Amino acid sequence: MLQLENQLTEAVSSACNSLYGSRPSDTQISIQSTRSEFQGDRTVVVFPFARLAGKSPEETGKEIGAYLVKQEKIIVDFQVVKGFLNLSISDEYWAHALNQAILQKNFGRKTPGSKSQIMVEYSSPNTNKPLHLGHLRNIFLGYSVAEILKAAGHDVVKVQIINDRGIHICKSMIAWKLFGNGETPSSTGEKGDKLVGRYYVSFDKQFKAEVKALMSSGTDKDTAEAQAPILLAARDLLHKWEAEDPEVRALWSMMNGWVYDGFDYTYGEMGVDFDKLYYESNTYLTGKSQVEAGLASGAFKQRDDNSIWVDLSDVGLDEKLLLRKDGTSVYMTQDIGTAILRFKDYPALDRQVYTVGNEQEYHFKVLFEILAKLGLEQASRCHHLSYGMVELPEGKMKSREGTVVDADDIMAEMKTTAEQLARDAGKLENIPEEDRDSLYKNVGYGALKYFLLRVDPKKSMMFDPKASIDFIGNTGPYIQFNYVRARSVLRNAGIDDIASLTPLSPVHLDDVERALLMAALSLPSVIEEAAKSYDPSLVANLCYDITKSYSRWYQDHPIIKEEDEAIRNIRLALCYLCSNAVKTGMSLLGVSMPERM
RNA sequence: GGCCCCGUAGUUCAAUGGAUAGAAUAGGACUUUCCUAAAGUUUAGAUGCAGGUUCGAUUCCUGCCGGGGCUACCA
Repeated sequence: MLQLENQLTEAVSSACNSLYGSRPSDTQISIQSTRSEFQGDRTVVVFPFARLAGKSPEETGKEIGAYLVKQEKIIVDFQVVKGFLNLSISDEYWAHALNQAILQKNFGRKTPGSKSQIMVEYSSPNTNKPLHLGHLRNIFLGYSVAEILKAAGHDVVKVQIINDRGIHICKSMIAWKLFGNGETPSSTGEKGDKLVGRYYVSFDKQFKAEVKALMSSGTDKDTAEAQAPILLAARDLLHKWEAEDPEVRALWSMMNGWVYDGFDYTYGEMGVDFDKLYYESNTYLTGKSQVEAGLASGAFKQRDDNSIWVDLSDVGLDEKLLLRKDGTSVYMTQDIGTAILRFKDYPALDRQVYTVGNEQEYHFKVLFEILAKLGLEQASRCHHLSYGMVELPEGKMKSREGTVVDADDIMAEMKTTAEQLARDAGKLENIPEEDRDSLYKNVGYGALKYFLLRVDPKKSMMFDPKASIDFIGNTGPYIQFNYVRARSVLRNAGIDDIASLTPLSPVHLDDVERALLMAALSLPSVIEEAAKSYDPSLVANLCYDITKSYSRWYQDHPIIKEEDEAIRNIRLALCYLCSNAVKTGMSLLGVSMPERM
C-alpha cells in the first residue's frame, strides 16, 4: 500500500516537473483515499500545484490527470471535481497487490528485531490494592503498545516495577499481625491480593479509630496522626525491614507472595506477560548513589540543610527534591535508579516507554530531564505513554464510596455475559463442550479489551459497567463474528493452501470490493503509524473498518457459489486476506480470535 | 494564581489543514428458501462561544465559557 502512495507521489512530482518545470515538495503532495461518493481510488489535492501552474485548480488537475493516465500504467482514468484529482487504479494493480499480500507469511509484520530495542513498562500496581478498572486500561494499553512495537520490527522488553517495600507494605503487615489470626489465602480460599488488600483497609480503619480516640482526649490532629499506635508499629516494622530483621523479612516475603500469586492469576486471565520484573526492594538503593554521583558531577545541588535538588528552571520546569535532608529517598530517587539500572541491564536499549496515567506527566518530564542531565544519551527518546482516566457515570472511582470496579469482577462478568449471549442465540450446538470455556473468555475479554483500546489513549473515557460493554455494533465480538464467518467460508471452500489460488487473474472489482481490499492492504502502514504514535486505537479502528467493509461485502457477494473461477478466486483471496489482517490486528490488541462462535 | 489536557448527533467514540464532519448505540421503516442474522439496508440527528491565519479550519493562533489534571522533604 505504501508502495502505491510512493509511486503516486513520485508520478505527480514528475508530472509537475514536466508540465510546469518545477517539482513540488513531497509534503505538498497529498494522496488520500477517494471518498466513496466519487469515482476513483486515490485522490490528489491539486490546490498546491495551481500556483505552480499559474492556472485554475480544475485546469491544473485535468492537465496532471491526463499526463498521469498517459505515463503511468497503473492509472487508467481520472476525474477532476473542484480542486481534487481522482485517479482510478487498474484492475491489474489491485489483483497484483492482493496476490502479493496473501503470499506474505506475516502480512503486516516487519522482520522481528530489524529495529531498535525498546523497553515497555506497564501495570506496576500498588501491591496493597487489588487491580481495578483503571489498571485494566493501563495493562491492556501497555501490552498492546509492546506488541505493536514488536510487529513494527522492534525488539521489545516488557517489564514492570513492583512497589514491594515501604511504609504502605508495613501497614498491611501490621494489620495482619494484629487481626489476622494466621489467615492465609489457602485457609480462607481468598485470592492473595484481595486478602492483603483487606488488611490494608483494616489498617486504615484502626488508624482512624485511634486518631479519633486520641483527639477526643485532647490531642491535636497532627500529633494524633503522628502518634497513633498502629502507625508507630508499622514504622517499627519498616525499620526492622530495613535492618533486615529475619522475622519481618519472612512475613514480608510471605505476604508479598500471596499478592503475586493473586496478580499472576489475573495476568494469566488477561493474557499479558512480562519479560522481566523489577522490584523496588532491589532497586531503591541505586537511586541514591545515582543522585550522589549527579551531585559530584555538578548536575545537582545540595542545600544548607543537606537536601539535594535539581534545578530545571533552564528548561522551564521547577526545582525538584531528589534526596531528603535526612538522606532518605523520594519517589523520583527510585525512578532515577531504576531507569539507569535498566539501561545497564540492557546495553542495547534505545529507549524506555512508561505506561502511566496522565496525572504523572509532570513527573516524567522531570525524570527525563534529569536523565539527560546525568548524561544519558537515550533520555530524549524515552517516552511517557500517558493515558486518560477511565471514568464512571458517577464520576471518578472512589474506594471510600465503594465505586471501584474490581478487575477480576468485571472480567468474570464479561465472561458470564458472553456465555449467556451465546446460549440465548443458540450458538452452542456447533461448539464442542471442551472449547466453550475458552470461547467465553475470548469473546468476553475481547469485548472488554477492544472497548478500552479503541479510544485514543490520551483521552479520558467513559465506562458504564451496565451499558458500556456491548457485543453488537462497533465491538470486539462483532469483529470476531465476521472473522468466524470468513474462516467458515474458507473451510467450506476447502482451501488448505492459499497459494493454490495464485496467480490471481485480474477481474473488475466493484466499489465495495475495492474499499475492502484497500482497508486490508493498509494494515502494514497503520501498524507503522501506531508504533510511531504509541496508539493501539489506530489498529482497533482499522480492524473495525475492515470488518465493517467485509460484512457489507459478504452480504451480497457470493464467494463459494460464484461460478466464474477468476472471480471466485479473487473473492476467496479477499476473504483470506481480510481474516488474516484482522486476526493480526486484533492479536496486537491482545484479543484472540475464535474459529467458531 | 501558574502550567497542561479536553469540549463533535440524546449517548459512547472517529476524522496527517481538504470535497456534503464519519461510525456505533438509542428511535422510525425494512431484509433470512442464500457461504454462521452476534448480520445487512434505510430514515432522522452534532463541531461550546467570538475573532484571526488560509484557496480551504473539528484540526493551527488569540480571547471567553465549561470540565479534568498537575503545582508535596507523599508514592
